[in-house]
Amino acid sequence: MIDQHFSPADAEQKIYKRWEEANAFQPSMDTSAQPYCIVIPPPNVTGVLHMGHALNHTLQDVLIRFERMRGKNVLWQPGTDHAGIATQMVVERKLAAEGNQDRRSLGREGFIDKVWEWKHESGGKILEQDKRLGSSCDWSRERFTMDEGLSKAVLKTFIDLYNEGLIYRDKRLVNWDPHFQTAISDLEVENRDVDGHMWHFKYPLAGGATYTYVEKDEDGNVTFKEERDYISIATTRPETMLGDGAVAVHTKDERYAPIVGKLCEIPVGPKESRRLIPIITDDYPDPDFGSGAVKITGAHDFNDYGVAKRNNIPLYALMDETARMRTDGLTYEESAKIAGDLASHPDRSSDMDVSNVNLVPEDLRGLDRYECRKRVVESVTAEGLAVVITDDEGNARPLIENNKMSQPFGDRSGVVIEPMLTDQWYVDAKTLAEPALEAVRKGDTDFVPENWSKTYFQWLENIEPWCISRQLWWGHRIPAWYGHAIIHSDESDCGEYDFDSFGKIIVADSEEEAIEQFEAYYQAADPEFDASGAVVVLSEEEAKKRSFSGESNHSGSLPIYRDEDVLDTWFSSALWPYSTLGWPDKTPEMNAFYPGAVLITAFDIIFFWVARMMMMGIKFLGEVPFKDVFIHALVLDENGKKMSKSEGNVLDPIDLIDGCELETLVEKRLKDARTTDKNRLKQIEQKTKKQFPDGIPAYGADALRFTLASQAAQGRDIRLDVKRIEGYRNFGTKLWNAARFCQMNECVLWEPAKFDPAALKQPINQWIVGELALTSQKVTDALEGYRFNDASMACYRFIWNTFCDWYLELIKPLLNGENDDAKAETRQTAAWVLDETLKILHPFMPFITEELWDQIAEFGPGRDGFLMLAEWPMYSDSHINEAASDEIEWVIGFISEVRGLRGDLNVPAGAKLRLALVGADAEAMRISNAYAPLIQQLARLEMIAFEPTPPDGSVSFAHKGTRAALIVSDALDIPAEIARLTKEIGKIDKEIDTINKKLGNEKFISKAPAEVIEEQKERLSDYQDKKDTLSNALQSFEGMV
RNA sequence: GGGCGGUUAGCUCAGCGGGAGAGCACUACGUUGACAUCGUAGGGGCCACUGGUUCAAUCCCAGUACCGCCCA
Repeated sequence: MIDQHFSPADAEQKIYKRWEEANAFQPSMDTSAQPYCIVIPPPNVTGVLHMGHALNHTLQDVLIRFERMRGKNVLWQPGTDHAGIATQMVVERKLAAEGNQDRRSLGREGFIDKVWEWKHESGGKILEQDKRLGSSCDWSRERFTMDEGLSKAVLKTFIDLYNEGLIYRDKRLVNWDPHFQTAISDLEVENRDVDGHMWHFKYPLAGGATYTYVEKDEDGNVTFKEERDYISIATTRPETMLGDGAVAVHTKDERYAPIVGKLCEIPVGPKESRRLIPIITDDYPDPDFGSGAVKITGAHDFNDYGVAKRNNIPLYALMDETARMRTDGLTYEESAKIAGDLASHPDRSSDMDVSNVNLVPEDLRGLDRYECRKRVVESVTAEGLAVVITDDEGNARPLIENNKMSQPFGDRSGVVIEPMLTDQWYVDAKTLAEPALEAVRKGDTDFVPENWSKTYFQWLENIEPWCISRQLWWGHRIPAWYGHAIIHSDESDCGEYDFDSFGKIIVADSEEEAIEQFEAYYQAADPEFDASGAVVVLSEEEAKKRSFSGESNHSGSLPIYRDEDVLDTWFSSALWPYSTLGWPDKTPEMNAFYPGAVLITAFDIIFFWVARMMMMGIKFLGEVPFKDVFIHALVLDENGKKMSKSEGNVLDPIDLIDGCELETLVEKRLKDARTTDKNRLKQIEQKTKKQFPDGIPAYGADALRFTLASQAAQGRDIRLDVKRIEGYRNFGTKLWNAARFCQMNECVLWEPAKFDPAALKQPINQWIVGELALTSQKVTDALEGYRFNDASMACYRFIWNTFCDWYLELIKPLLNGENDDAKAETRQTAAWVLDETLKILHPFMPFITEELWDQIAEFGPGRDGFLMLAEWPMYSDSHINEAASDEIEWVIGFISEVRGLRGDLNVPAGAKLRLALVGADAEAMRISNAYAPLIQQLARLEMIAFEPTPPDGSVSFAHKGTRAALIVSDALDIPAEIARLTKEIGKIDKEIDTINKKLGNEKFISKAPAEVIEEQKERLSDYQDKKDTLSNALQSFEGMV
């Protein structure tokens, strides 16, 4: 016998284990079946499951289970990515906590070993958590971006793109993370609004020159005028003044027109060697912002970089990789001289290497960038070159504006990102983007909802070169080797070794291959030289030491070194849709599962994922990686805020499944907040206690899944309210008890194969079969269109409002009755409908349905296999019997009317009333006769009679084909009844008016479609009938007053 | 500044060119042999505002206001 409640804690893991042990998640590889594949967007190997994953994975699992039941050859490909920065960070932190050596003293290989150790012990937790959610991934095919096979794919991709010129090395400005000391991508930068300062400084004009500075209003009237010997600039980063290459004003800014082309002096550094820089024009400066003049520091600001490039302004790097002021290179005096020369001879700038020029004065070298800023501000101010204003109290003080500014932070490190000029590897994303754009324009891949394609287009149309190198150890090492180049001074010349740099790059798939190619390169340049065995591979440091000390010139061996950097993690994730299937090998999986059916992800990952996978997939396989891209919402907290650890509003999916004591929850949130701010901690604690005074109850995975699916309407964020989860947990219980009822009533399908829903006799059974068929159709349609909310709600409505509320109630008399045929048919139908219902609900609530599938078979013939592998229900129209539907709907409507009236009249719930049908037509008579016992029970009636006129002491309502008079005799309150009827008739009159107006409108009649007109006429006549009945009743009461 | 989205019941949200919906909350009644994690009934809405298109607008279009998000 089924228990009174479903116990997720007992059942879920047990069931999951059974599925796994039966290999139920593996693709059938049935060649006659249509393949269906979803690759999981690989979570970070360091990740833990959050609500976003829970939603993302639930939706995938719903589709996967649905398609699997539909008989397709289904693969859900799981795995994780190696998350370069995050993983390196986690392992370094762990080493430090254990009192171990740091990464550098451990050495590259030693450290990588430690990372693998960590990966095997504690990586990929998220996938274990995923199992709790019920995800039916094929775990036997789990992949990791650092796996051998996937690494092979990465290598091939890099080499092929390099050989085609689509990967190249370049010196550009990148986002530099001074904490991790690596380049990061734009997408890993988080721009935050912070409180900042804006300083205003005077740059004196060279040689004491002066000009008349004039400001005018809109009409051209002069509003301000003075003689100046300086140009005033505003900056939020005074420390970068040291590297200024120019001052720029807008091309059309008349105020500065007199001094454009002149030189001005940077007011910082030793007085005797102050630098002069030109005043130039460009479209970048905003005349209305600050003074309208901006300093241009091309090596430390992305906007300035653009200006500098356009105007041939040198780029002077000021900081080292930790964002401290440089200590290397030439002395300040030497540097300033070179920079001064360049400023007065702009034509020389373009081909000049200024990397050795260090414009940081000696006393500022080695300082942190913020300390340097402070010192610069102090010295400029002390010199009287800060712009001064008079404040409210009449005191003169330097103008420092407090303003909100957007500042870039590393999303992992949390430190301020520094734009830095460095050599990096780039992918020519623009070239790869073209076909990716075209594929979506053509509809080879569709976005759902469609409008996300705009985001995709916008990003790809403005795509920048993709910087793919990272100065990390954990990742795919770049397969490039550097050696001395051979320089030819003219055509005939056999060339000379350039021992001053490692300018020759060879990209190869192994060290051996690289050596071979270098040997061939040197051999070709110098046929008399025996190059074999001459090339030695060293570390970058050793190779450089040796060459630059002059050793290589004499030793006869030629050093090369491999690039120390690794590839951006997303470079390997971009290949995920096929690298996981075995590419570049031709595997059966590649054949069957590429391209995949759909990629399911949140919008914030369109750039990271979708765009890059599209580019790579089309490039290497000539076909898009997936047919559809379904973009789902973000899961927010109940107030519409993003869930974040620092906010302390995170809900852990596992806590919702298993439940969580208040204390534990508070503890967890406080720890995750990673702050020592007491107010903040207190706030988090109070909010948590208020929201969950009793902790979080264990809702089970099914309730969580159903909630997420039912909220996953297209195009809106999801505010997760645990009340909702509770509601769907109750929904599970409702189904559970319905099954229990069926079991108690011996609803068993002894010979499932022999049951023919089309051969049923009882209208009630015909009706429920029809309703089921409609539901199945709705759910199927909705899932095919990714309308998860419609699909889940169709299940909900059918199970609760149709099957439980009405069908089970309506069959009670049959089950307890004497008609054995009807009873037998009903038992079988109930059993069959329940089985079919479990199938339809299974993708949403896999555990409870599988458990019921098993348990209700206890007293039956047993099951052939898992519910999860059962066939998805699809019925033909023949399952829908309209006559039966009309009949049952008449009964349901009738019962509802009686109940409503009883409520209106405050008839005690237990009281049984008599009811008379007045002027019933044949059909109403037939149905009410046939269903009399049933109506009597459900509407709490004693008897139903047929009368020519309404009995005394009765109140009436109208129902299709009859007037019904409920006899309340002494309880009858005539004035109240008059009021009720008047109100009711009033409502009907309003409707009748509206419809009459419509039908009276000539234009409506001539232009509206015929079926709409017909429909309105029908509505009108229904209302008329109803009104007639009620008016009669009203009249008779009015006669009684 | 550019782009995207939202505004519907107290709350959270569906819907969408022809009858305003759900869940939760609320009110009243209720242990009717599956279910109180329940049942029955009920109250509650100028579908943000202003114009336009249309026979017909919560829905389409334009504008306004407010609120979000993304990108600079």
